[in-house]
Amino acid sequence: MENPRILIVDDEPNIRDLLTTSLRFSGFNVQAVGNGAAAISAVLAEEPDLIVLDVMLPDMNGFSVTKRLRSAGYTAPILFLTAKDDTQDKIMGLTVGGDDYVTKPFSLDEIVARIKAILRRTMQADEEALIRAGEISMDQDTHEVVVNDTVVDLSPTEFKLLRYLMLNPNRVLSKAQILDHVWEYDFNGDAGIVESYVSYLRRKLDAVSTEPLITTKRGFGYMLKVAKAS
Amino acid sequence: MENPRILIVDDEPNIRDLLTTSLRFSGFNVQAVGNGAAAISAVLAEEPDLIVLDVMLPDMNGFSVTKRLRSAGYTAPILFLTAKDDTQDKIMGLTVGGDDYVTKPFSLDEIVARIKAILRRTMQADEEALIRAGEISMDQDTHEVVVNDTVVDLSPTEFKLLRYLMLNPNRVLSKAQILDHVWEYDFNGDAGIVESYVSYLRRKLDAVSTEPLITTKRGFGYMLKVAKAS
DNA sequence: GGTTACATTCAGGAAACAGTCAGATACTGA
DNA sequence: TCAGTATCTGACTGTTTCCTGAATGTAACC
Repeated sequence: MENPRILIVDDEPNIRDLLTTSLRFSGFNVQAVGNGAAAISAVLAEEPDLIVLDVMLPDMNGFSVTKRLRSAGYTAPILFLTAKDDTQDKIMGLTVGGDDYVTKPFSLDEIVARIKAILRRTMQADEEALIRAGEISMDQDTHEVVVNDTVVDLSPTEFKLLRYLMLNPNRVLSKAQILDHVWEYDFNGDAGIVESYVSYLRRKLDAVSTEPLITTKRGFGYMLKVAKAS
Repeated sequence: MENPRILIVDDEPNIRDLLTTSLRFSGFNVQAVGNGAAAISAVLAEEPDLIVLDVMLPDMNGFSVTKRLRSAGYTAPILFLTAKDDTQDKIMGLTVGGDDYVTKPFSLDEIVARIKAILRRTMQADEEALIRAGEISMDQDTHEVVVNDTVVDLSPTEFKLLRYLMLNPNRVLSKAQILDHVWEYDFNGDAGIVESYVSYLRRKLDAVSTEPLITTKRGFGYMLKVAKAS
């Protein structure tokens, strides 16, 4: 099958660009619009495989858009973007059907992971929920990480960091890259936090692994070393 | 495919010239402009394969330029140039998609290497991340150097020096050349530092190689001798 | 052979970098 | 409401890297 087509609907140009760039690089066929009306006509014209939809739009809210699309017969799944402090009733019913939602501000890799998870369920699953890298295996559906047949319990941030490392094995990732991909896009703290979390991860992983898993490349960043299979 | 087209955007004429000359010599098709407005029209007219963009421009900052280009639908990757002491929020989000950044002052070979790394990932990878020269092989993604099946651990500067030597095998490189390519362009110390680093490199390499790898051409410079494969 | 210029190596100090920890704050779920 | 987590910051410590300068070694030249 061809690259999945994704429509992004958000009125903030920054976020639109960020998502567009990021999803394009992840191999999606991306189009982006800035309001509800444009979204509807874009959906009718392009028939995307998935819609990333901000629930707070200038002209109409995301639910009206959804309702209009559904009644027009469009069944493509929707990933809603909501504000973190949205009231409960606003996020009610957002995960029915194939739909899901993430709160703003989000981390880029989280968005990509969620989109892939949705597509895995709705389109025929050509991609796996299981990531492997050497002794580590990670199930993205159950959030279960296993090293050497031992389950390792990770916090959410530790999980995302490890996933990013596992998706880019045998490549040096700089702290800036890690921050950009794993942390929320508005994070404005020091890169030292990456060091802290690498330290946490190492403590948990190396307790059950046969060898140190995360390598430090001084002056460049970190790397997950994996014996290549191919 | 033809030589990749690169657009350089920097207001300092010195740096512009330095980059232009250097990238042309590396086989790129280079064009250079000095401000954001010119950058935008140049991109629209020429559609370069990659943009080298200083984030600090006189008329508009690099982010506005990026935003304008992205909204106009241009997806070419960008290599940002930032000042070393830029605040955290200035360098946030610079490694998203195929983009990357280097800090000023940079070394010329570092820029070329980063550009090639980006193009390797965004265009179809016709070029390899692996450099070979005789017994030595260097993986630019993992930063791993192997001599005679033994991994050699190098510091960042040692790594860059060896890469420069490996990219120019069987050619005498003067200390001035090495300084110009491997060290940051504002370095104004003694050329003796090259001697020091050659010494470091030899100690590490010759410990595992079958024969001395770096030859001294007294009065001229150094050379990496390699049995030609062709 | 002796002199000179050039190379190599070593030692040392400053700065940059990385790892870890304790504590403040925020968040979550009972 | 409260306890238990999770997140993040800042401090502290130790290590590595970089560069300089001086001492030693070596090739080239007269």
